[in-house]
Amino acid sequence: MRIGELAKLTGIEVETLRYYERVGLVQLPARQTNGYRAYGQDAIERANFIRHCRTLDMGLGDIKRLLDFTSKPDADCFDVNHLLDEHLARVRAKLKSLRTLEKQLARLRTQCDTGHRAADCGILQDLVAAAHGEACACHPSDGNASLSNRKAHE
Amino acid sequence: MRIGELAKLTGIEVETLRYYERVGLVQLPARQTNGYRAYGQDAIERANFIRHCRTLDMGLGDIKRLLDFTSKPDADCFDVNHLLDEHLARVRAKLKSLRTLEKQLARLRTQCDTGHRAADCGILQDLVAAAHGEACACHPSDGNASLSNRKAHE
DNA sequence: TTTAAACCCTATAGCGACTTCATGGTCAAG
DNA sequence: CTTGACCATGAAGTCGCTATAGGGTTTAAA
Repeated sequence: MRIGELAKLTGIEVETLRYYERVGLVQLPARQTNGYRAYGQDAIERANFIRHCRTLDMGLGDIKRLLDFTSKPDADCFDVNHLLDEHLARVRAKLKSLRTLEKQLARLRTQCDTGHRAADCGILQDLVAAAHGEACACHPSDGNASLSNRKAHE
Repeated sequence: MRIGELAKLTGIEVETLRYYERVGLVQLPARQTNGYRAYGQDAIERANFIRHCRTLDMGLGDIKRLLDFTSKPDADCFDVNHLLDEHLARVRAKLKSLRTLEKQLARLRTQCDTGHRAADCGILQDLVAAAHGEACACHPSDGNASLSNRKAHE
């Protein structure tokens, strides 16, 4: 099987498959005489495993660790639980901050329904007011809120 | 005012301010004879505007567009609404997929409570089963679900 | 007065997970 | 025999920073 077919079967793009190979997620496949990559059936399974974990938004490092586990049946799977717990915690934190954000944006959005000139735009006024430290529709009383949840994986 | 003071006043790190300058979000400040950046009061306001928009998770491109609006009082602010609507839509889409994800992960997490050997780990079994296309705890009946909500600005 | 800490500068590389680009080789159909 | 689909490599671009290297300047204490 060549790389295009594997891509079609798994829904992972060709360039992404090559990228996964480069970073060591996918083992080096055999090569045909012309240099084309030649995959076996096992590559489909491994690629699907990766894809499924990616739909669960796991990082490539985590996926690599899980793949290692699948080939070591006698290892202690405590780390699998732990990895999943951490991931779940990250997802929940992100979810929380996103819910707050949604409320803020929705409230901000209600500020401009009348004027059409930028000078009269309630949204812009609100954002400028925020720059002055005044209360605004999106951060009413406030103090702080989120920010800083940017580097947390993703 | 030097860059360090501006950083302290706005809560934006020095390196980040220089980065904003490099990408054109902050205008080039005057320079002292020793080459140090010299900011005026207006820089504080502009920087706070940026910071506030960033807490709302807006992209730098969007913020740039908003900043342009604040200096063009006669422009039609339709685009401001539009920009905010799009951003809100992105946030809501992300929120939706994250909620689904949370459920999937939580369910998956229940799969491993008994065994300690990787070979017996319900989580790994589940993930491998998914690679085979079978139903799994995280994607019960399935068909597909999300994926592809990765590039949407964040 | 010396010296050390704290500040400032530029340029460059790194992160994660890709995507895109440039450039060229291989192969099957018409 | 050429067109177009496929394959290859390597390098650069994306986003929003963050960090590092390797310097110069200012300030305050010893």
